[in-house]
Amino acid sequence: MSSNFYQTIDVNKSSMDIEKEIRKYWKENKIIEDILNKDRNLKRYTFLEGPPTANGRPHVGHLMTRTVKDTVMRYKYMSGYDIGRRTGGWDCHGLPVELEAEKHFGFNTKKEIEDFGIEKFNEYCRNSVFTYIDEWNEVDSEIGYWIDENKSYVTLRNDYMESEWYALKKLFDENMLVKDYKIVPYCPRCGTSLSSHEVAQGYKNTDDISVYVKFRVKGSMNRYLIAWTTTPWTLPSNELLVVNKDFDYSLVSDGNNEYYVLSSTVQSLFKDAKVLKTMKGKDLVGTRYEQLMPFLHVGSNALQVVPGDFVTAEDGTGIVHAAPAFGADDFDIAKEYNVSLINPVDSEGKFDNSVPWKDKFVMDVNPDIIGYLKENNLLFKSQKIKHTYPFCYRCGTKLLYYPLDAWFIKVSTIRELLKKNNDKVNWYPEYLKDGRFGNFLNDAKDWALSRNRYWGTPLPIWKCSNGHYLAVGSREDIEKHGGNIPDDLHRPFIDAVKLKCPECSETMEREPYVIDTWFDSGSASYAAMHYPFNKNFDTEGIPVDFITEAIDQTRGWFYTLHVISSLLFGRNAYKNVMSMSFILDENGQKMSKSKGNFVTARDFISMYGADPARLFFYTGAPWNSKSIDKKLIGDTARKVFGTLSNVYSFFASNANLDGFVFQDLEPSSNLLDRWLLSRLNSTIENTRKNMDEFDMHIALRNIMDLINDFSNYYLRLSRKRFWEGKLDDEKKRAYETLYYTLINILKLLAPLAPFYTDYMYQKLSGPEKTIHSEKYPEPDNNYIDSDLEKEFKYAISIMELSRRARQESNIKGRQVVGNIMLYSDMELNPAILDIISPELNSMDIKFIPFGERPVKTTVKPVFSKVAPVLRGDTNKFAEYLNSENIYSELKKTGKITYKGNEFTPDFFEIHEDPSPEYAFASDEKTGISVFINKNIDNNLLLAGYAREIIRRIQIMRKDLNLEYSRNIKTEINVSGDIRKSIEKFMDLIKNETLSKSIEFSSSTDGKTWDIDGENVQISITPVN
RNA sequence: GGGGUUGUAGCUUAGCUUGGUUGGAGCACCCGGCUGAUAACCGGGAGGUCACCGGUUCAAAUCCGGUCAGCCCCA
Repeated sequence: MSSNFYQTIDVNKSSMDIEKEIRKYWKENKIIEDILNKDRNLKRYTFLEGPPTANGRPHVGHLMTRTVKDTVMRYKYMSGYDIGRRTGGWDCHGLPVELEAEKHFGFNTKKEIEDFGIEKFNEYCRNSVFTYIDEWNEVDSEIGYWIDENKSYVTLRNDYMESEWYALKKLFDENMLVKDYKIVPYCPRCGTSLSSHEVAQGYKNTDDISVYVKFRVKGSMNRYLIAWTTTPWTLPSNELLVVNKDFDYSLVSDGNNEYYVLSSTVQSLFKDAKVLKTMKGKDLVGTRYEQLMPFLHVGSNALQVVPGDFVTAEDGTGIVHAAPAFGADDFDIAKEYNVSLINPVDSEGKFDNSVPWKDKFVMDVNPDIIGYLKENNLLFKSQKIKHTYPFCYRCGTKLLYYPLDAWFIKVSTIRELLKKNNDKVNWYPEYLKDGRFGNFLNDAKDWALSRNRYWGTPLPIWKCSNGHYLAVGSREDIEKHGGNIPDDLHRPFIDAVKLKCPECSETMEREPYVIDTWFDSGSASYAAMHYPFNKNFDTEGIPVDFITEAIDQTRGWFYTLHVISSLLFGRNAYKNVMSMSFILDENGQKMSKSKGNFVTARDFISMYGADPARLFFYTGAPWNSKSIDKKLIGDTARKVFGTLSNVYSFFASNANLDGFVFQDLEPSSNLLDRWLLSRLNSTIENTRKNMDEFDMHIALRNIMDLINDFSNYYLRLSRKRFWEGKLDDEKKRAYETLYYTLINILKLLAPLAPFYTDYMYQKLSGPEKTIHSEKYPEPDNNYIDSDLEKEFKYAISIMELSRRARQESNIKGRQVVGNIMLYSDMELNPAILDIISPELNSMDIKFIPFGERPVKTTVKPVFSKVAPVLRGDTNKFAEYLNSENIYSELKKTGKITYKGNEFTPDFFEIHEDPSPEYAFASDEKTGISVFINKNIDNNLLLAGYAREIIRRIQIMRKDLNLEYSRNIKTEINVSGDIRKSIEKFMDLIKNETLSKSIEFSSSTDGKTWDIDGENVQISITPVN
């Protein structure tokens, strides 16, 4: 009894159409809301979103990170966890926003901003932050990234900043947040210092000029110390020269002048120079020299040679020019020798009026400096160099190292704690833990936290005129100290708040800094929950279970999360962290707006569809670089979705014809069923392990292997079972196995490809329930039969070898052959051999012992050994060995006698070749050999034709959509061998096609087939 | 300069942790095909100095050392 229970589908329906339909289904049935909001009272698995800067557009790399986040959360949800903190997050502060505002207003300097007004400037910043928020939300919806966007944390909110203030006060009270005057990396355009991990993101290869400079020894007319530098502009500020006291130095003469240089550099610096004497660096210490440029007043301790271990032999002359205002090492050594800083450079990076280059940007003055040196006979030589140098990673300006007051978090004091906490984190891939990230922790530097800018979380430190400091840890603290709480904690409102000094009652003003925006995002674990002010949240949920972002966050967000959590709570911020590589363009190049190969997330989805995109991200390990590959995206999607749709279509059309509706999986004794269910459960076991270890790319591979076996072996070998007449138990088992496997494959795949799997799930189960509420499959070990899987692997190998042998001997697959002989090390279950026998298409199939293999064993001489014995008779001997029974004689007697000479087996090579009458293929790995008898006698030929006739009639039955038990009357118009074939195999053809009668006719009705060049006309008519 | 990582067929890759069998796969290329699911499919083939040089071992893609090249990080 037929039915229409299972809907027919269009197997070529595009992924994008399917996705559109499923988004509509999710929306109309409130699927996403239900899953996000339902508390199932299960164990929690917490996630933490890494906040993108909200004012940038989502690109394809974001698609990949969002896909992975979504996959992990779906998998954990289906595996029986409630997902905690399944929300978004937005990073709202910092230079990315300010630069956009500057561009909008046409500003280039801080002065322009301050003249314009910080309030108006920040108002624009606040309003522009969410320029692309709608695009982000649309992209999330399109890719199927399920997060509660209404609960997203936003770093510009007062609550978020208040939590940060709590943290900063705590650090201040613990003397971990301190003010210091140091040489810091500094951007003269942005007018602010940067932290070490910000500097790290801005290194570029660049060309520069370097100079070798002559410092005249005091009291001499022509004796010089030569120093090398890549920053000529710092020469006016020279105060010391530094040598390594353990190195060898030489005094050389070029005829006119004498020079001190590192001994190992003499030959490269001088062509013809006489070494006057050699000494250790320590012998140079104390030497005084004339000031290079007489513009700045220096102290009495300056202008001398001092020792320093940081001096190396690799570059320059072994004599280092020190300008303490512009280098950290220089700064330290100046302190050691009581040398005061002299700094002619203002905060915009321009010289002041103490040097001849007033108001000029220092980097632009290098040519003038070199000109001055030449004019004054102080330049030994100059040369261009290529080196890496730090640039502002936001605006692109070359950084200076510059003396500045700044607030620091003394991170260097907790390096051991950082490393100890890192030990508790699972890194994917693992080598990041002790490699890139571990090294970063080893060298952790004090965090230069404060920024001389406008749009950011204000540093909550107030100062009075007596130099007292107060850290404010909450809005309430402001009132407590005599201030009014502003509605908005940002500048300039917070700047207007005056407090009363608790120590001396003087008026206190806030220090004019905002903080590093990385502190914002690094505080997400607690500040997103308004801790400690939100009494509904405590820190038990820290560390969170899982975070992931791109590889650059190793020195960004992953680092700041780790540091802040260690500082505040003494422990790691996250348990599992996965780092993902970048998506490259089709040519393997990094993508950027400046290169013009930038691909937005929206464009990518429009081109390929969400599920194909998602699967593409799993075609390799997410932490390996991947190039966009249009072909691979399409192929992978078709392999998975096309094949599953086709299997479903087969199932649905047959089940409907039989009136089958799935109830439950009953135990099947059929070997094919048992094999498939074993494969399914093995795959479930492996896939769960893969997903637990964040190897979703390996999970996809395992699932794809199963789909292939399912379609090309199980279904192919099972088809006839679905065409048997009655829906008996045997047939039901087949339907049940097919259904059960299909629906479980969809569940395995659901976290990876959520749209397609929900679409197919509805076809199988109805629209009442989404697949994403289903449990992730668990393996049932009762179904796993490794021996049976191994046996089927052998059987598949036999099929493949049989095809290969036919292919090589030009025997078509449809041609029945007389016999096939198989040799194998392993015994194969005859029942399985019976299963695959239709594929082998042979009258007779049997296993044979080793000795019966139809191989011709021949004996050939080892010429290098035989020739010395037989000389001219060697070729005759080789012909003699072609005689029959030579191999038998050698085996029997252990020797061959020829012309009075006895030859033992070591004179021969034994060759085995298949007998010419057999097509042959073998696989050494499995030990299987297949021999196909090539002889096609007339009977086999006719049998082959009979199969062709049967096939044609079956196709015609299919076209008429006949039930499989329906009888027909068949009329055929044909002559010659094909007619003889029908006459000979009449009964077989009748039985196979349910033809009550087969008549030869001269009628022109029906369909004309071409069978081996012969026209065959067949007409079929249903009869009762 | 230091640290990490990568190098396998034309391209993309599995295998390396735990040494042992002809080194697997997809795509491209060549060849075949409607055997009553599937032709954007199915089937078969060819193609590999496992970057190079040494070492250890009965045996090395796999372990060790050096060199070369790419990428990332520190500076």
